[in-house]
Amino acid sequence: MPDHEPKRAGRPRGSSRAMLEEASAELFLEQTYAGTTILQITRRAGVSRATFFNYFTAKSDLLWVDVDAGLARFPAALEQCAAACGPVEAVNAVERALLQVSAAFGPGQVPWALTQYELMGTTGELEASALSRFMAQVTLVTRFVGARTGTPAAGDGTDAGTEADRELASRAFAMAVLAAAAAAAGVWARAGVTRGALAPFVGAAIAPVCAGYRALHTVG
Amino acid sequence: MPDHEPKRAGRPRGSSRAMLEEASAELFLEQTYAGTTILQITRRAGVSRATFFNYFTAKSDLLWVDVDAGLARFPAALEQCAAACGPVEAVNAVERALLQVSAAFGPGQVPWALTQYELMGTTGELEASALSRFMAQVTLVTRFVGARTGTPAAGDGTDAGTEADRELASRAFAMAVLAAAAAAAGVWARAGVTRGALAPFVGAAIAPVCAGYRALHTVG
DNA sequence: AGCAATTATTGGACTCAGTCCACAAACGGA
DNA sequence: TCCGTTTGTGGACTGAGTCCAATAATTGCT
Repeated sequence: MPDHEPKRAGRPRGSSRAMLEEASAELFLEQTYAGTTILQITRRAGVSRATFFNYFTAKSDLLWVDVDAGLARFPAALEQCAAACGPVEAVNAVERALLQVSAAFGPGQVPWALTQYELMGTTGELEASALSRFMAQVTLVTRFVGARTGTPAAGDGTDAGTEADRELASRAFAMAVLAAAAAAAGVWARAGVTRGALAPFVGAAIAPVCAGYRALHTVG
Repeated sequence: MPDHEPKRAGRPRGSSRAMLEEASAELFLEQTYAGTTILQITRRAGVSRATFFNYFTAKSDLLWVDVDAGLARFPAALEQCAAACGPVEAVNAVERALLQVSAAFGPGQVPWALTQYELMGTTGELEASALSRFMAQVTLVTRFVGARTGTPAAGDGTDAGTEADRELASRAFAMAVLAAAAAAAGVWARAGVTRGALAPFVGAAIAPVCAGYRALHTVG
């Protein structure tokens, strides 16, 4: 973190963000997510309703603060093994990066998104916010894998077929692994007090998917 | 269809549903999905705004009329091979059922959900509705596969580990295959005029996932 | 100190989706 | 014709998210 405090001009931010997160956590426990309005959150945090949207783009952002923090490390974990050139190494890199990210979640803090999901089925907002985050990671993985698959040297027609075929394979793999990881998170959250770390769940869930795509690229 | 017209009492339905679908299709072309309000749709259809919610639970339902129609066949296609007992056969059944369902979509009619998704990134409503439909199919596949995996006869400790492990595997597989199928649908929709049938896309996308899970259950 | 530029905060008005409810309209059956 | 049932309608209401103009707090410059 080089430029931690570039000393920008203008009115400094208050402690609004932290207070909003804290207030929302309390209220979600007392009333659920759906039963809490933005107005209640801002009132308890001691700020205006308009201020809420200076810090969060939507009410549902509050469900994902923990997840977003963990997910922020995903791009770095992915590029960490950027030297890998082949598609198989790319799959391995994705697998390791996902395990690395999920290692940040222990039995203690389960993100709001997961607990509230079980609590009230389909809220709409929750599902919308979930999918938008999911798709963000999908484009990340798709680009990472896509850049390392196909076009090995020049048009030597090795394996991956046409450009469209390779795009489909990359995207399908991205969505499949991430979906498996999401499934693991869901099962882990439901596991109750007996749940340990998240990583083993994710590892077991994504292993078959990764194996399937590795096989696809090795046999050609 | 046995009881197509049980001749119920009460005021008969008008042609509201068809008119609403038609009106929305026109307006989505003229002004996109996000730029169209429910009020506009109902006005063009010649009905009241309240009537809209007699036929659709949300505005986003209109994006999925084609998809929902196709998806309605999925449970039947799945149970069609209910005799299969092992997990490998279950994976095969899911693969075939998905191909069967996607066979209903040709190059002509692409569902609104797919075209509008590319058109305007994240609408929120669209993503919420997408995920809720996705999860509905996930529970379907999870149950189907889960019922055919593990507990082969009695506790002979063959392969699948504990009950929790098997639940995780079933759910992860369900989400992974369906995510791959969704990826295929997205790529297919983006393919433009040159796209042919949907089924080949889906087949290519889900094959590696199915292969991975088959291997998981064969080698034990 | 005074002043300009910059950024945070605020209140309020606004649009729209979705819910709810009471009432009118159209039907079948007794 | 009266009754129960179901669809259609108008209107009021909540709450999320947007927009904007005004104000407060701070930095940098003169």
